[in-house]
Formats: sequence, C-alpha cells, structure tokens
Amino acid sequence: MDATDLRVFEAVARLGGMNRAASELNTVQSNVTARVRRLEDQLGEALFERHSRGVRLTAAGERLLPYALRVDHLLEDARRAVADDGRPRGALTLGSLETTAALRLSPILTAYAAAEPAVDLVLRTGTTEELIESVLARRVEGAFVCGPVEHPALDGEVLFREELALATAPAVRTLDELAGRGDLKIVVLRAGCSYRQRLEAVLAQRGVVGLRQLEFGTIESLIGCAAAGLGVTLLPRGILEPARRAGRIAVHSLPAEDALVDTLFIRRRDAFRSSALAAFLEVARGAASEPAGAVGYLYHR
Amino acid sequence: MDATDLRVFEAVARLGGMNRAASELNTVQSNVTARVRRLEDQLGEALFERHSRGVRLTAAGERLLPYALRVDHLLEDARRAVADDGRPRGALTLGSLETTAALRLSPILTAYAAAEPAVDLVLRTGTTEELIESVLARRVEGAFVCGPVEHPALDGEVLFREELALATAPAVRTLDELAGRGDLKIVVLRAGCSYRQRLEAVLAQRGVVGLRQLEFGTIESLIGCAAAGLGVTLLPRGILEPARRAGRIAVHSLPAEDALVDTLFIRRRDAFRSSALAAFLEVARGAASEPAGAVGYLYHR
DNA sequence: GCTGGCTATCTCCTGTGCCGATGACAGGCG
DNA sequence: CGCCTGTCATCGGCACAGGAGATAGCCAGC
Repeated sequence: MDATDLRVFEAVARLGGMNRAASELNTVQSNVTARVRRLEDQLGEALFERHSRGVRLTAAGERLLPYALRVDHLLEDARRAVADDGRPRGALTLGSLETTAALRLSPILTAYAAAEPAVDLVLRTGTTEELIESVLARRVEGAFVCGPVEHPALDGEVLFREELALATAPAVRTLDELAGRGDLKIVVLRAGCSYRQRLEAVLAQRGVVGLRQLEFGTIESLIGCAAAGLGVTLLPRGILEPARRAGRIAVHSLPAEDALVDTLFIRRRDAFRSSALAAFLEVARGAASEPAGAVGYLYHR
Repeated sequence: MDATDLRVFEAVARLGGMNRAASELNTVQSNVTARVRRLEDQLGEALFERHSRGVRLTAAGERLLPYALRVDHLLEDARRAVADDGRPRGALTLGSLETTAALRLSPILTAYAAAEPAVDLVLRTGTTEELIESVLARRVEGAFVCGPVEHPALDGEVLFREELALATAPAVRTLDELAGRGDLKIVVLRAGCSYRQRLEAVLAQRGVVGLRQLEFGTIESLIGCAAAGLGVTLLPRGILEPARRAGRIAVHSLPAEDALVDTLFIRRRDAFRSSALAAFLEVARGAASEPAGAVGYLYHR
C-alpha cells in the first residue's frame, strides 16, 4: 500500500470525483483511476461506488479514509522530526484568545523572539472553540484557550489563572444598579467568545436577563463601549485596570467561583512536538510561574 | 516519502547493515543502498554513518526511526480496518494472567467462541509485565493483567476484582504460625509474577522475611506444593477454594487492602480496534457484571 | 600485506506508471 | 427522441524508476 495511492484516494474521496482529484493533483484522470484501482485490488474491496456524476465512498472506503489522513500527517510529522535537530527554527504557528494575547503574551513573545531568532512566530487569535478546531485541524501547533477543555485528542496544561471582572460605566457603583437599566447591552469581542456564557450567567444570577448583545472587534472598543455606558462586559481584571485607574470605567469584582478561569495551552496529543514549541513552552512556563508576570493581579492590590 | 523506503530504512537501522537488510527483504544490496540514498536526498539529511562493518544511525536517523515504525503499523491497521466490515472474524490474539484465565476466562471464551464462530481465538499467558510488553509490541491485541497500570500508550478497563488469599498446609491454623517455620518457601507461578511482591510484603508485615523462592509452571503444582507444607502461596480465593474444600490446604484471609487486586483489560490506545475485540469485550463485560460470574466470592461465604 | 565483509556505483533491463485518446454510460435539455 | 455534457474505464505508446548483477573501493582484523 503506497502512501501516494492513499493521498490520491483521499483527494478523490474529498472531491467526490476522479476528474476533480486529477486536476487538483496535477495529473490526468486515467492515472487517478489506475491508482484507485490498484488500491482496491490490493485491499480486495471496492472503495468507491461509481456513478455518472462522480464517485461515492463505500463502507470500506469510509473505513480507510481516516487512515489515509493519518498516514499523510504522520509522513509530514516525520519530515519535520528529521528536519528538527533540537535547535528551534522554522515556523511556529500558535493560537491564542485575544484577551490572553493582550494580558499575558507580549512579554513571553518578546523574550522568545529574542531567545530564538531562527523561529518565525505566527500568532492567530480566535475564540476557544475556533482555536480548539484549529489545533485539531493542525492549522496551529498549539493554542491558549479558556479552560476546562476535555478532548481525547488534546493535551492541556494550565498556564495562567485569570480573575474576570465586570466593567461598567464609572457611575455604576454596584451590580444591583444594573437590574434597573433596560437599555443595557452585553458587549463581547466575538460571537463565540468564551466569556459570553459566563457573563450571561453572572448577570442572570443578579436578575439581569434578556440583554441585547453587541460585538466589537478589539478589546479597546469593548472598554470604550462600557465606559460610555452602552453596555457591560466581562474581561480579565488585568486588562480593565488601566481604564479603571484612568477613571473611565468601574470594575466590579465577582465571587471566586464566577471570576476564576484557567487559561490552558492545548496541543494535539499525536502531533509532532517541535523544539521550537518546546522552547516556547519553557519561556511561557517561566513567565507563568514568576510573580512579576502576573500583571493582572498586581494592579488591583 | 515512500512507505517502502521507510520499511527498508527500518530494516537497515534494525539490522545495522545494508547487506543484512537486503537479505531480509529478499533483494540485493545495491537496491537497499539506492532506497536509503533516495530517502536521504528527499529529507536533506544523512540517516546513517557508513562504516566498513556496517552502518549506524545518525541523530536524524534516530528521529526518523519511530515514525518509520508508526507508518508501518498505521498501514497495517488500515488494511485491517478495511477488511473489518463490522462482523467479527479472523484472528484475535489476547493475553492473560494464568490465574485470570483459570478463574474467569473459561465461560467467557466458551460463550465468545460459540457466538463468533468466524473468529480464531488465541490466548497467551504471562506475567503482567510480559503482557504489557506484548500489548505494546502488538503481539496481542489486548490482555488481562493485574492493576494498576499507568502507561500513556495504554488504555485500561477494570473488569474483575479478585480477593487474594494465602494458601498453606492444612495444619497451619493462623498466619502467625508461619513466623517460626524457617524452611518455608514462597511458591510462585513465574519469576515475574504479579503476586510475588505482594506476597512478600504481606509476609514481611507478619515478621516472615528472607524466604526462599520456588517457581512452578502450573497453578495445580503451586497448590500441591502448599498442600505438602513446602511453602506458602498467594492466589485468588476462587482458585484455592476447591482444594480447601477437599481439605488439602488451609486458606488464610487477608485484610482488604492487601487482598484486593483489580484485573484490567489493557490495549494500545493507538492500535486498530477490531470488531472481533469489541465483541469479545462485550461478552467479557457481561460476564464481569453478572453476579454468577464472580465465582470466587460465592465460594467463601 | 592479505583477506573478508561492507558500501558505493555502474550498467543493463524489465515493468511500473504517466500521458493522451477513445469508448461507454448516464443525466439533462431542447 | 436525439443531442450534449460530464463522468469513469480502457488501451497503446513511451519514459523512467527501480530491480539485478558485477565491480570498485574502503576498512578492520589477522
């Protein structure tokens, strides 16, 4: 069973046709047919049902498909493992929540970039859900997400613990005042934001329900929106603190069970672990353990 | 990167020479050299250091080797997955402790063999350590071993809980009598037997230390040895019970923390899970949960 | 210095596998 | 109903990948 055959098989399965697969693979259709036929002969099972509009996987083909993908990934990982001589280099693509990036990552990234000049670092942001999907799809090697995460294919490691707090206009003194305000809106960074559910739960406990939702692209605009009295938002305290000290917003503490969230670094269990990533995690763990790194906690004491 | 190249690479690495690999692979040396060279060209790294007595892996080769093995296993699993249409069939090779086989497996194996006539069942026995090694090496699909087992590559499931008890000659009424007997021996099934350490610990607590060890090949000979007053052995109570009722041996209970051991069924996390194995586990779980299966417990009440 | 075992390299040759063209077949449409 | 289009199967031609065998070179041990 040839790995190239499996790649062809995968393309045919994904595109639903030998012609389409042939053009994607920069070859001709007869070639694709031959490779699929060979695979079927070797395995002794038909992998596709042929129709006049294309092909469809048989049950045996369905069983083979995940293995075809895994072989492909494994060969790719093998190439990377051979190329990786222990000294971090090459591309390192990571994911992060916007808030974690703002609050935690800048010193880590600076230190890492200085320590490992041979690494090309790429940081992509998204919601926890999107980032988990990205890690699973191998678009990123790992990601900082909001815990807890339980997934059999993922390995997680708690790196930070954040205290979330509510931000409102400065005039709002207590959370109870919010209940009366009918025009208030929930302001979140993105639709699937990890903190949204928690924010809704926290407000519901205080009798504030059915709020409209606003979505902004940047953290600064969230804070601005809260400052203007348009809405209420939930963010790590460390991010809110500068605006609070400037008198732009009021920050409301929450009880620990509502406030504390873990920030995990997740990665695929089965994926290759580059030394670039290993070195990054060394830096990140160091920053997470040393007290000075916990900017968010220092501010509000 | 071709899968065949990786197989050749693996053979060369394992045998330490291209000539040896060539003869194992039923080909000629020039061919092996060519494939290795091609692999090295594709990867841009030397995989072997050439010497006049053979070759040795370079660091890059060391990094590649585990992937070569994994690709091989993955392709093998893919073949099996395609061949497995959901109806159990073919070979199913399992491992078990001798004691578990004697006490638990016979009804399970009978029921399974009757339910799945298309499966060729093979049972190999060994110590926990040997069985773990066998599962890791894929010589068996899974095995019944003595818990606890913590291994990142293994999945474990508790199926039985055994009560271990000491067996001695009938004349011995209490365990304290053993302390005086200088000529007593520990009798175990095999050198690496899971129960040996526990037996030594149990005896040490009662002041019996430094006993000689005897090793026998069958459970029946162990019991015979204990009956003859030659030694003391530790076995699941269910196995000892027939001999006790016949008056051949005395059985001494132990406190629960010493007596209870879990019997796990372990398998590799990453290996293919055949429907033959899935069906076997269904049967085994059924037998484990129904009270009638717990023969060992019924006897001594 | 000879010998034996090893790898590298060359040549020859077979068979794999790519290409392009053609055929067969089904569905959509006028 | 017949044409057209898009699909997969098949065949012949051809290049070349890759196997076999022979040879050369290298090193260690005797």
